[in-house]
Amino acid sequence: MRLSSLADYAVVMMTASARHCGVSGRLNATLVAGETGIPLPTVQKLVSRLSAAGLIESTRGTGGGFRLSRPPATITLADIVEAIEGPIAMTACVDAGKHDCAIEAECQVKPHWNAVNGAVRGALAGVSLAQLSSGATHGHA
Amino acid sequence: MRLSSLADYAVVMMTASARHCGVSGRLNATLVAGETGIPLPTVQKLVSRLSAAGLIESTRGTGGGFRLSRPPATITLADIVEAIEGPIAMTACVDAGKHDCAIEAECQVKPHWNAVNGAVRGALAGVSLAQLSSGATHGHA
DNA sequence: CTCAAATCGGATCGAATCAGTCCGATTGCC
DNA sequence: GGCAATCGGACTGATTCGATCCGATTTGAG
Repeated sequence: MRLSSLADYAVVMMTASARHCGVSGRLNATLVAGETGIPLPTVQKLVSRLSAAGLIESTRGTGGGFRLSRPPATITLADIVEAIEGPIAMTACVDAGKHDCAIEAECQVKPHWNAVNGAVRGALAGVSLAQLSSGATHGHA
Repeated sequence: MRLSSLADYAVVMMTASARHCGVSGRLNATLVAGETGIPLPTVQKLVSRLSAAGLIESTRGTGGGFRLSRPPATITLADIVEAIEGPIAMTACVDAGKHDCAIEAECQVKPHWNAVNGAVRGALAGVSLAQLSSGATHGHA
């Protein structure tokens, strides 16, 4: 019931990127590492995944870097978490193709997990990067 | 962003216990293991933790076993998950006494995580064992 | 056009956590 | 009083995750 450190780092990194979005159109991994305290190689790994997910656009070569591919208001915690950790699923039994549970046919727990998963995803989708940058909490609890 | 297998097992086990609650006042780990397909040693470990958390009351010796210490309607997924995995916290930085983050003072992300944690816990607390036993889904998503 | 510097991308290694198994302590029945 | 059955805690093995290192690619300068 705890997301991975990488996902946590990714949120911090994306928030920092959102802050620099308007200032300098492009920023690099070294700058973010120095600013957030996240190890440089870890930032590079995050850039790879976030770029693959389409949340950021990276440019290589001298003077390269990356930038957000969408406005901060349209990027939510759910997008970042799913980009790093994959689909939001509390249990393994709700994944398609998994049939390890012996009582799957009579399992009454499964539909409830789907409801919980939806609620969790909704909570994450309700927080955007713009809100994270401004620091204003909205009443989602 | 996925709870441990033990927590998942614990939910299944507690649901099975709730079903047998009125039938035979007491049931043992071996019975539950055979019914749910969970390995017997794993069930024993779950019994230990759930008993320590006060969700079930176990009796040792011949003819021993365990039973729910409270009515199924008053036990929620949040109780079970917290008993197995500890406090519900999405990130490590919200734990008390942890100050590994270099930008903790200016971190605007932290209060949002608290809101998300509250939302997740609310989603889990909204599902009781009684609902799990009956199999009726309520509109929580 | 060639060289050099800086960046992203993938692959490898080590560590921490977690699930599973085994043995001991305790209790009730015979 | 002895025996059997059950919970409780401790150890071992495996899997996953995080961090580091090296190579491929691209741009800018000379």
